[in-house]
Amino acid sequence: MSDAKRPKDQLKAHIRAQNQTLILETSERVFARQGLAKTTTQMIADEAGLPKANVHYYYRSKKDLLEAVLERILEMWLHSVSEFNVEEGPKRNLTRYISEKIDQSRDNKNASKVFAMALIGEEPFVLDYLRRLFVSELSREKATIETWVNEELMDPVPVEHLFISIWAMTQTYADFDAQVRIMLQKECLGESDYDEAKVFITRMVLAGCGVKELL
Amino acid sequence: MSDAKRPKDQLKAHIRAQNQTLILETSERVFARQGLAKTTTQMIADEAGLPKANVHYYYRSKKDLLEAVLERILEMWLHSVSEFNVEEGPKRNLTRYISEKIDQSRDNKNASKVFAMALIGEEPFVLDYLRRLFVSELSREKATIETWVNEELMDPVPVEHLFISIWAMTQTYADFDAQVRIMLQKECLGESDYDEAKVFITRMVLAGCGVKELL
DNA sequence: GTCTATAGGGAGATAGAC
DNA sequence: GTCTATCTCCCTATAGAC
Repeated sequence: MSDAKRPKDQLKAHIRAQNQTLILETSERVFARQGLAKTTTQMIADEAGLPKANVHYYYRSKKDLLEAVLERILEMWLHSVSEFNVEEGPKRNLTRYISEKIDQSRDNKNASKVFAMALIGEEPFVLDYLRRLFVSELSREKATIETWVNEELMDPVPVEHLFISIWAMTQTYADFDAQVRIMLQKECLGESDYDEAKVFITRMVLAGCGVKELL
Repeated sequence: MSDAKRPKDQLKAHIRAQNQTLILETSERVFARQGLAKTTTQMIADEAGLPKANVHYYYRSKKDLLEAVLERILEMWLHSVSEFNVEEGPKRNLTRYISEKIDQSRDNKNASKVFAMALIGEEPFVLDYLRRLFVSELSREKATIETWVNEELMDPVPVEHLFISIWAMTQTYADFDAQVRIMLQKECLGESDYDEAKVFITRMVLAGCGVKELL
């Protein structure tokens, strides 16, 4: 085994990475549109412009493929939402958090739907992931909020329920967008709809938490 | 054709009604547990203690069966949540509405999950139903809220977004209960968890809507 | 790495005896 | 109305030539 890769190997690795990305991006779209169980590897192959056997070459089974898609989504999420910054206080942090979550609903609707489908179906892969990462994530945010409560910048709140509510309110614009479109009587949502959602959700959360700070 | 039914017909009608109810109740449970596409008519038949052919005798196709299940869920929902009563004012009405929605999440978890699965999968049957009934329902509630706003019992609110948020927050305890259980670190939710949810959601909604009234 | 052809396994649905 | 046996179709996954 030599440390320096030969050009041939580099080319192969490049092709591999390119095809895997193509397959994962296509899968996310098809899974979101068709549902996890209804999606066939043939549909994914067709939409990616590949023969079905190639999809199975890169991902041995449909289950492996779904898990790769979910892992990609969960990684992306962890890195796309800012963590709380205790010095900035609750108002700025909660406002930014809600805004970023709504942006996610708008910009990564397919990823959000696939995640929701996997969660509602209680896919073990997703539950394990949440158990490993979400709980520790939440305990950090809980500590930050308790600091703010002690500084009397906001009222005491049930932190778990607060996050459950924020996630529910923001994700619903992606996961159940069909229902949202019917209620707003629009063919598809515009920038102003997402802005109104941000403003109203922020208003409820800040008022409900009794955020005192003016700025 | 005689107007008076013969005993034989009554018996047949009774057997029919009984079997249909058994099949629908079983289906709701299995659909919720397995997902709509993964559920097989064989699973439903086994769990109902019937041969598969009997399921197909009462519901020609799996699609017909799912639609019958969904219709039953939607009918139940329409009759289980109180309408707004304008004289009672926003505080009592919103508090009761949220409480009833959380009770639904707790008591009809399977129904809620099946509905969520159908909605996220954009089943045409569900979308049509929502288009026909939800929009008119919402416009009545919108009028009531505008009355309260004019009487200065609460601040002006974007009514559509308010209902989207309330539904999202309350339904999430049924639809994504796996996530909720992980966050609360409990094997299953107890009465106190649902009560805390009710109190906190109500607090956010009343504060966010600037409900003035004290009682 | 790519692709055709096919094995192997179920699922939905129904025929037809009881 | 009930139930067994079966038809038909299509999906996942792989073998094997290129």
